[in-house]
Amino acid sequence: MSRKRLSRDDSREQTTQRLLDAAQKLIAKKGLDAASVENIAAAAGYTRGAFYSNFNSKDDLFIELLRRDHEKATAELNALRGDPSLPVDHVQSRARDIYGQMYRDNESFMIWTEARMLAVRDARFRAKLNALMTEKRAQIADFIRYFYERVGVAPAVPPEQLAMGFMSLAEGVKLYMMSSPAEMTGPIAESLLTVFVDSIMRLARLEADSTRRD
Amino acid sequence: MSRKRLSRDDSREQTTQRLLDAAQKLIAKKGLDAASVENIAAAAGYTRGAFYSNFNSKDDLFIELLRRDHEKATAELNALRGDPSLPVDHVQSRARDIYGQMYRDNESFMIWTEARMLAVRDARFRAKLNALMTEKRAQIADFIRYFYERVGVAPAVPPEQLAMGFMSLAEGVKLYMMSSPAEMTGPIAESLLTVFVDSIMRLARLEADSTRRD
DNA sequence: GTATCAGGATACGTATATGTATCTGAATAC
DNA sequence: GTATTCAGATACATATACGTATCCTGATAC
Repeated sequence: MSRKRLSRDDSREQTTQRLLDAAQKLIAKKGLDAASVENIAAAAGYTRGAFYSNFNSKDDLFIELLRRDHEKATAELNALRGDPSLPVDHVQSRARDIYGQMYRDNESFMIWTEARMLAVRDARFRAKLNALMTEKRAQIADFIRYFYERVGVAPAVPPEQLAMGFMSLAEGVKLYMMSSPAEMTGPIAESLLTVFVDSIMRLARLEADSTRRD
Repeated sequence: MSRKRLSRDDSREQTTQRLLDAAQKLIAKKGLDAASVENIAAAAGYTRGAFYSNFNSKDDLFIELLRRDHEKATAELNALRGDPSLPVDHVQSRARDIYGQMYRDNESFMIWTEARMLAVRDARFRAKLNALMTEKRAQIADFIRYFYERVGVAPAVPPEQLAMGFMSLAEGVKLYMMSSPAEMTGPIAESLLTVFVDSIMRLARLEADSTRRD
């Protein structure tokens, strides 16, 4: 193994990322409270000194972690959107895509749920988190608007609200799945998501038809 | 304030309940990890000695707390069910009832969400929690079955699964509401719940009609 | 009324947390 | 090559956690 020579900046950036990686794993695994600064630093191969040299506090690292994850997710969502080969009108499969992408892995999901819990309790943190959440919601709402246009129906419920509903269901289902995996299996989870989306879309279509007929 | 004379058993029972009350408040407010045994005992007006005299550990108290809350909820749900004056076929209002009852207050909701998070991480605890969750789900499923019967439609999705969907949505919405109260307002939350329930029921009805026509 | 018993307080031992202050060695500047 | 600077290690000062072992005091038994 060849020891690379790194510039100061590169080295610093590397430790920052390693600390974030370690934090993601540990916070997902043990929870935000239980994951100590010491644990995180050690898991990344450093000491607390390195931690405090790169972050002001655990909260500081945490919000940074969420930001990083959010940016990753945004990039993936945009990629999904940009892909013109997918049949846009297959609403269910698209819903599955977004759902699958929303919490790409369990770690990602867990840190966001931890974040929500913290936000409930800490007003300062809540403000920071909500800035990210609002972006997320806007992205999903855009997708929904797009669907409606494609299907040619006016949404009965504002897309922003439907986005919140979709996100809520997705999060609820995912948490159910992780805490009761025996009951909320993968297929059931997907089925519930699609039933939700499908029902609303088909109902909208049916009503549009009947209105047209009047 | 007259100092009551209590028997040993009554006194013990009283401290147990006071400890549980204090724990509920504190765990909801600060989280399971942050709520220390010391804090809980002190808030209840006791010391750690009393705590360990009544519970084996924090986990032990926590599961007891959940059990107590679950029993309270069950009683209320049964009361709701037993009331024959309510128009059963108003599905939305019934859904609202159940939703409102599911997490009667924020404290109750928070401890259950804490429980889910712990269950994800601790297999032993998960087993205990799931025993309670299964009961909860069965109760909701019964309600759903009842609705379907009343409406006279065969459920396209098994009631057990719909129950899970309903619970997931309710929990997701509630968590959204508590972490982003500015966006997920009360009315929007209720609207989302009813849209979900309503869409599925109406769709089922519409399809039953069209099938009948074939 | 005296002996017993146990609920709950106090004390103890140990582990681990956060954050700051100081030190050190390797990367930069000149 | 020497001086400087700063990323990260070490040391320090506090605080707080859990759980057990012991003690005290008021309720029970007789």
